[in-house]
Amino acid sequence: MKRVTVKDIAKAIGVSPAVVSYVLNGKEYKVSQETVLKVKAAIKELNYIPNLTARSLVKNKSQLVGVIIPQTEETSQLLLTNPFYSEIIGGIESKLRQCGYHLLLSGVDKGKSYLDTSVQRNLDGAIIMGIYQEQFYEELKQAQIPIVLIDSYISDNYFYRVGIDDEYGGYLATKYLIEHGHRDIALVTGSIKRDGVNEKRFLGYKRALSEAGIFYNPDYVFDGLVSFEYGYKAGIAIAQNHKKVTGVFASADLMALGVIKGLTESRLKIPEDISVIGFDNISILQFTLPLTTVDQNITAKGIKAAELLIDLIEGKGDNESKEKILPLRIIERETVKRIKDK
Amino acid sequence: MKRVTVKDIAKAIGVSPAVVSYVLNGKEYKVSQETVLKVKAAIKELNYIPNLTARSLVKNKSQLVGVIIPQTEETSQLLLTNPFYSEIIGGIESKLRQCGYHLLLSGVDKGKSYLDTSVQRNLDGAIIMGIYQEQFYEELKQAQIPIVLIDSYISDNYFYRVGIDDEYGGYLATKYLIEHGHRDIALVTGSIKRDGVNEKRFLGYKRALSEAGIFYNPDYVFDGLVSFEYGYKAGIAIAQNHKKVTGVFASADLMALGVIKGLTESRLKIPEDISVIGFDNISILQFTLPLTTVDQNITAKGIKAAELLIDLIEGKGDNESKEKILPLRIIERETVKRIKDK
DNA sequence: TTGTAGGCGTTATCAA
DNA sequence: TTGATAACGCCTACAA
Repeated sequence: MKRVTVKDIAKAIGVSPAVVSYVLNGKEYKVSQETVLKVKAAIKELNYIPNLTARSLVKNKSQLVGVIIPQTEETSQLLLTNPFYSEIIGGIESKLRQCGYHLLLSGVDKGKSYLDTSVQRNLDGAIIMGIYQEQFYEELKQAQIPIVLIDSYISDNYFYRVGIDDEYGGYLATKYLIEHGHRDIALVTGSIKRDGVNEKRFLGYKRALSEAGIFYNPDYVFDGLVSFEYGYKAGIAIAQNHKKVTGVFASADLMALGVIKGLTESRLKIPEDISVIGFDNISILQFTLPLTTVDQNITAKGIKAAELLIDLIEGKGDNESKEKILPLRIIERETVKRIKDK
Repeated sequence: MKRVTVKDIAKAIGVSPAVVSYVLNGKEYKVSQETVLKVKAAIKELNYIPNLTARSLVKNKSQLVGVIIPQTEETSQLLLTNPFYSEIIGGIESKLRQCGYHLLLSGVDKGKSYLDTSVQRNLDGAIIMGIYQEQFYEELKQAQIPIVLIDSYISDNYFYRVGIDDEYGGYLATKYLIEHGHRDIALVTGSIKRDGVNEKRFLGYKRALSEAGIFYNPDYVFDGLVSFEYGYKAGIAIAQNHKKVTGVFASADLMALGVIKGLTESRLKIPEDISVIGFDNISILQFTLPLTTVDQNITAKGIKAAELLIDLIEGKGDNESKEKILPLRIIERETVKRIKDK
């Protein structure tokens, strides 16, 4: 079955391709009422489907948005098994589709550029998650398309950002523990240097401590990979070497789950013996245990990022601020216990 | 910064665009060694990036593969929160990228067609997950591109399929319980009518029972949504109304986790009081509890589907069978207990 | 070995 | 109100 083109439908009703194009592009005021109807009928009749590839070529607009998420270093597989990313993609995709854009999903190999993909495909914009080397961002700017960074502290003014106030989040979680009577509070977090997000949460942790007049103890800080496994190790270490700790702030739910496993295996009960608060409120918590955590509405974040990007693409983004900060709140569940304030 | 085109680089070294195109497309035998070098140098120098949109138009090949996953009916969000889908996408994407294809991810609204997207974007092929109405498949065939269905029992010979032997999987899980001394075995499953996969697993369940001379009791079958919540309800129902049941086969890990929660809340201990086996071996099990389950290597499934599709696209798929069945095996963990065989 | 020219499907410009 | 025609960037006969 051969493809039906503008020419075909023009020929079918004896007009020029231009006329067809007019009604296709909502410039019906240029065409007589009568022919508009004829064209529309023919489009239906012949089952015409526009070729976006050709359109993209001439309009220099692809209706295509690139979305990047981090991947494992070994197998180059997307980190979709991290529920945070799969959830946020869901938000992004729904918004994009609703607005007539398609989503090109990919990871990017270490040291590789995304400029190629961006230019090859004539992307209208991109949404980027994860942390990359500075050069990555520099190159990307050459693509000359609007770009939204999620959870990034890249300060370059070229990029738009969607995120949360991580410092405040760290503060909130720690303060919550303090308000429940805890004073020896461990922090389990992703690597503090590598990643702005973790550093901010760490700073929030320290601020809450100092505000309450609690001495900051570096021994209580465990930083490593943002993973269940590292949380698990930290949990065991806390149970073994830091018996005074009564509360743990894990800066990602995934880590919190690991911490709890480590603690539980060390015969500590949650929250009777030790309290744990997480961060993110990932959706799989409903399948696991009632973790008290700092909620960031992940899906909403994806939607917001997509909205912002579309506004920028369509030129409605002039009055947009470069940065969108989404709200946070504590979700009280069952892993934090109020203890006697000595 | 204006786009660098073939013309630009041709002009730069004083040759015709055709020559540049030759070396770009690996037809260097048509060009003198000397000019090949010059062209390549200029490509580097000017930082030329080919426009796949234009190439797609003339070659009628987009290097683009569509991937569809199911979505929630209410919010039209992708079911990526179901870890099964996010995991399989990871496998698909890594293979596609490695082979020079890009991945267009989307859901498809109820009653809508995917033919449009397919034709609009000139997709080279598609991978489809989920169950749709018959008309959906009929329309899709018109796209005239190779299509791989994952976990589908659509019998139409047009489509290629990647899946597992679900009947055997159901048999395997049930037999495992029987071998551990269980005779009153409940089945918690997705709706049996709607979805071929669940029906097959159900048939396997029945076969294992009958093979062991156990009477099939319809009261022991709970079918509903493939979700944590439904599993939870089923777990509670089993604890309350079916005290004789000693083993539960849940035909998805997500449901198994729900079942376990329902059971546990009803003061039953797993596996001391009642055993549970799941299906899928989703990766988040590492974050939850040591569920005994039927493993299907989900990532491998994604990779396999992508491989098959690429072979078909590139014409190497002539000797491919229409159907690829991947292996299954039991993963023994800690939710099934051997009980006295009466 | 290289260059010319036509065409992929669409939109946009300019005449008619 | 409509119709030729050029252009988007690329590839590929075919001719030179």
